[in-house]
Amino acid sequence: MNNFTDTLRAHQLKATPQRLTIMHIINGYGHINIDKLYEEVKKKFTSVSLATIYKNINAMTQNLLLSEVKIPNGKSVYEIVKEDHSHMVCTKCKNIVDIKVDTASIVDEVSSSYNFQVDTSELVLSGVCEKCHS
Amino acid sequence: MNNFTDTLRAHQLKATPQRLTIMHIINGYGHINIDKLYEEVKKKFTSVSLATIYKNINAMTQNLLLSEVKIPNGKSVYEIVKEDHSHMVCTKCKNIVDIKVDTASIVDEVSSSYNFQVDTSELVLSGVCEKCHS
DNA sequence: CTAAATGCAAAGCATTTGCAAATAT
DNA sequence: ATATTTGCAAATGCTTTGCATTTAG
Repeated sequence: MNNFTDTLRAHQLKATPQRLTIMHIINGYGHINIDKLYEEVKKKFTSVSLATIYKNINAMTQNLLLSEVKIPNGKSVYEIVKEDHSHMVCTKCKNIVDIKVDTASIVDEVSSSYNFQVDTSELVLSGVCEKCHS
Repeated sequence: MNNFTDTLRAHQLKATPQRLTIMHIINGYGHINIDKLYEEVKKKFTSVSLATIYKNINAMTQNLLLSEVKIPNGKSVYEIVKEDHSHMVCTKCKNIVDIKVDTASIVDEVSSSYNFQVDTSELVLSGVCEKCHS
């Protein structure tokens, strides 16, 4: 499954070369911010406009193909929507890693204790990754 | 303990009337975004500048008196630094509530499974609060 | 063929900066 | 008395918009 053309169409978006490139880049990086994405897309489409990047990121996010992750003390990054997961940010190398955490128990606990119907949960851990650990 | 003058000084910040007002307002709201804060401070200091709000929020955040909470699909809010806690955002009334959640177990789990030294964790739950639940 | 997407330039917000005057300590 | 803070205006930066042209389906 690496057919971004179909993925885009399944989300009511035309599969333009710019969009396919965006998908390919995000898929490769896992997570990427707007500036870096623009820089990378330009390598392939010298004349791509930053406005096109924004328009596409917005359209793809609204159509639930991408999701935004807000990073503490950092710029937002975008990723391809996939099964629920959390994030870990290394404060030294700034790398972001997906992690699988059981948030279900927490969500249950909160739902009952606070009488709050939880729909989504965002968990971001910050610290130092193995590589950067001195 | 509601002596904001001392609190400010303890954080190497002069206790100006504008800052005392900011502290008072944030303390009252619990969480507030820049625009709303500006609006509220203006009620007391008609001529306060938005630049002053930004400068102070930045200084107070850097000096660990305030902390920023990034809200999914919303503007950042600021709160007075206190013991570790998480947040719950109602997608209907946009209200934000502090919640006490045991994230320690999760942090431990992740620290060992991923060999990652976790320093801080940010958890934001979104859903519908009791009042807004139809 | 038609609706949607692109690229450009301009517009619109958000945030920061520089500086003279005012203020906290 | 001095270093910091304030308020203003200008500058910078980020994101969106309008529109003519191009392109996907």
